[in-house]
Amino acid sequence: MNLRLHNSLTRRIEDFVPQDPNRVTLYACGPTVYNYVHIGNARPAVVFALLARLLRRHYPGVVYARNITDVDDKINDAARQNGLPIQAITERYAAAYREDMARLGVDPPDVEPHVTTHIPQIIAMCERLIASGHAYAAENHVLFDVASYPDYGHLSGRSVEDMIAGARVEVAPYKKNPADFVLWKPSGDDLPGWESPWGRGRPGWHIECSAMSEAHLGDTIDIHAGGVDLQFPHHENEIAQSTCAHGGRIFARYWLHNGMLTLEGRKMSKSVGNTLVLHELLDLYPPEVLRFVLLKAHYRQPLDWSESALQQARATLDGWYGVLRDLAAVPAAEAAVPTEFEAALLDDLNTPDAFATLAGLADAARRSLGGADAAAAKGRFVAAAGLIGLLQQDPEAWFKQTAAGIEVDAARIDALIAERNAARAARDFARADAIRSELAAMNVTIEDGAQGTRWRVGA
RNA sequence: GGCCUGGUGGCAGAGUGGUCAUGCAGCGGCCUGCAAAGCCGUGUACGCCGGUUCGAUUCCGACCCAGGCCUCCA
Repeated sequence: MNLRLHNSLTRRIEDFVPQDPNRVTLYACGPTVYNYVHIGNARPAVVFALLARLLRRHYPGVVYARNITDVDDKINDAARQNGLPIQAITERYAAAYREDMARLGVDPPDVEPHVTTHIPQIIAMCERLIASGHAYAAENHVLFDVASYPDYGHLSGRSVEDMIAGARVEVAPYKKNPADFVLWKPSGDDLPGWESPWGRGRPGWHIECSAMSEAHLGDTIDIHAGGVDLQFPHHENEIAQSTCAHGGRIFARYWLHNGMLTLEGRKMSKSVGNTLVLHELLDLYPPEVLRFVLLKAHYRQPLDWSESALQQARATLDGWYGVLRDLAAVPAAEAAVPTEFEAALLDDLNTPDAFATLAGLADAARRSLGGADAAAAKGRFVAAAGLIGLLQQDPEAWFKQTAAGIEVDAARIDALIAERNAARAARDFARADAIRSELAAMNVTIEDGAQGTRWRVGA
């Protein structure tokens, strides 16, 4: 069973072969921490952490790096607007990001480099690029000389001429070529800055990922991942910088790009202003429902976020947790992740196919109830779900969870159920139904089963 | 305008040159005091038009439509 991945460089699905099986390297572009992230930002975090998890199952050494960008003009703006020091902003939102990711079941990366702690490496990379003729200093800026790198545009499939024809590139008098981009730029006294050979300044947008991936993962990394909207210019520029800084050695061997989230058919983005803040969603829905929706579609496809998608995810999880509740008395046997399930994931992270397999495992587990195979069937089901970070909580807790701020009085519910069962025993069904209506008004649904009456929150 | 994706049953969403995706919802039945849960059953789905083929949703071409990138963005 081999991992196959869609490589944006070739636009094909390829067998993944690491350059060193003992040290597989994965770098994903992380957040710029000036505010809470939106649900769209969570997709790459969820998907590529899953990829890291898969890699760890097949290779003895995996290093997964996901950066925190803590130098950025938007951070400066946020600090100014809030009257806070820049560091207060970046620390607050970096912490919120880690917390939100943890609630979504995203494994932390092995390395979480911050730009502010890699300024010397960034300056050194600028110097190397200047020395090798790939960059130049002008008016306290350092610019990458796009003309010095003939392969520029390969990843995104566009030529320098096309880009200039588009005429959307920033034209500045100190640029040799309109497509040249900034590696380093000057900072006034009111902005964060570091001393450099070109005066006090700060890094441009793209150089930080090149410097940090080099520092932690080496010149050539196996996999570089991020949103498809970063393919150009961010990743294109990273390739140019890193390749030129490393004497032409390939920067990243496989490039993975996740599709965008849409809201009512339109891309969810900060510039459109239609974002849903993850931090808030986590209080409105069970985090597992959010995770389910994010994994429900294949990572390269667009994913439309909607109330309907959340409801369907919730309904499916209810069904699967129902299996676990029915099997609550059966201990889950230690089981390997079923081959068919993992095979789906290894096929370019085909999570929809994996979900189809999981549904079959759920059926098998439910059918096993009362049989000799029950513990094993439950074990297989739970093991598969666990690999994608689902169905790991107590089923009773799942059915009794409520939205934030809503309290459920379990003692009161139990008392009403006892009273109703007494009425049922006396064949006073009018009274029993009245109590059930009362419970329904409390958003509690009851189920009379062979082993007694159980309840759950929700319709 | 350039580059790139994609159009699958009520909804979501895989996949394949020739019997089944899967989930949710719906409908019928069983079970139940009635429900709920569960179980059983239930759908002439593959944008349009040509072509290749014994046979295409799947391959090729044109067209229509939607979305993304080209500018900060996951």
